[in-house]
Amino acid sequence: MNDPAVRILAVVERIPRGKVTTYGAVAARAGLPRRARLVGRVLSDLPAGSTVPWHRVVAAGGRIAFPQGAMARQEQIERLGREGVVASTGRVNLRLHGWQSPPEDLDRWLWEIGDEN
DNA sequence: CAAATGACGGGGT
DNA sequence: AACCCCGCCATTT
Repeated sequence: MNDPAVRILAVVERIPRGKVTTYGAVAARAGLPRRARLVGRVLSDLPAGSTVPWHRVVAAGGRIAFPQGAMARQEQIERLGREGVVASTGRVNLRLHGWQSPPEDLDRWLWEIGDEN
């Protein structure tokens, strides 16, 4: 599907439990560089019962995007804590939980590496 | 059409 | 850490 929203959600759904990534990274991974804000907008439109792991997406540097006092902020911190990701300080350690998305096409990836050697 | 508004990003103070 | 500013982009005023 060429729909940007669909591609964005496809990326978010692949973030494994206990891992997190940033809005900008999701956008880039979805083939939409410089569209971090679009990622936020798409996630904000998720229906109530959605199973999409939106809580695994944080702002640059591991910051929780929601402001102090926002219900969603506590919700996100709670969900992350439930999967072993400490976010109680309003920020997660990307060095520990940052998700390194694997190349979508492993064969082509291997080819490119081989091309450099 | 100009200005304001965001689940953003990066830099500077 | 807490702000402020500006760049960026899609939507809404």
